[in-house]
Amino acid sequence: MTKEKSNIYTISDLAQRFDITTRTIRFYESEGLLSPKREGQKRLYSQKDYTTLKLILRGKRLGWSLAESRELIQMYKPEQNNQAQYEKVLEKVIESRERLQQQMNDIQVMLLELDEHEARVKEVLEVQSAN
Amino acid sequence: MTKEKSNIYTISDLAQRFDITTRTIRFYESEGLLSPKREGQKRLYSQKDYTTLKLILRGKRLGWSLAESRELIQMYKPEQNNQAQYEKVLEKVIESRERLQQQMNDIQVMLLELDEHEARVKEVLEVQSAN
DNA sequence: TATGACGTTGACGTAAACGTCAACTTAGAT
DNA sequence: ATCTAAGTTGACGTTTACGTCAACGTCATA
Repeated sequence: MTKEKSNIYTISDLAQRFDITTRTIRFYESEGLLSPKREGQKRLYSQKDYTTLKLILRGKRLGWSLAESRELIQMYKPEQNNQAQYEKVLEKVIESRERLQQQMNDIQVMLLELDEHEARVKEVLEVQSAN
Repeated sequence: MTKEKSNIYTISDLAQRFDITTRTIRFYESEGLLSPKREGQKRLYSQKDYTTLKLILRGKRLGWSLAESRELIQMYKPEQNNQAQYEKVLEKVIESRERLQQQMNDIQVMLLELDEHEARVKEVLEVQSAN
């Protein structure tokens, strides 16, 4: 059973919640990352759009380009329920996972180096305070 | 005891090893991220420069800007052995660690979502192959 | 009715991170 | 001596991811 919050958001709603500008949100749409419903002229964002935006911003924090996030997003929609399509999706899943694991590894190396560096700096500070 | 590989690299050496262009390496220097020795006109890169470059590229894979990497790099050099300086370094260490932990968290969320998605896709494929 | 508040579509501007190209030097190999 | 490979410094071009601004539409409310 999937949770089905079906809230609806305006563009400035989303902008506030995610602390981005409406310009940014419209830009993502123009780049094919979002496709909100319309009420007349005005855009109406669903819970799905909300989730998509969250994914985009997580990607951004990890340095993924919008093009890469777009691929991830397209991966999640059924499009044609064609066997070959699904297998391509599985390839994308593997690629994405490999990229994420590389990033995870990079983070762990950096964290280790930070720990070591912090220890060294603290040593110096202790020696300094001992005179 | 710290390992003291004191190899020396030319610019194209480094370019090959890291699979980047020499233009990129010169650009990093112009941005204050590298400062190789010179032999006449030519740049000579030490093991320290090598390490710095490795750090920059790890940062890039994580979406850090060059400005951010530059801060990290400067953090590692003693500059003035002034107490206040060292305490600023400790602040930077903390900031960097927090950012890395946020990224780590983002990765774990994305990995989980990928797993779930993969499972769903595989289900569909099994149902399809069962007719 | 007019005055915001909120929304829309262009069009143009911009910062970061390089790529590309031209014109030059320098050191070895032929 | 000359040719080639590798290096150098500008200068300008390009892509990505938005920011900024103008000119306009649409409600609700004072």
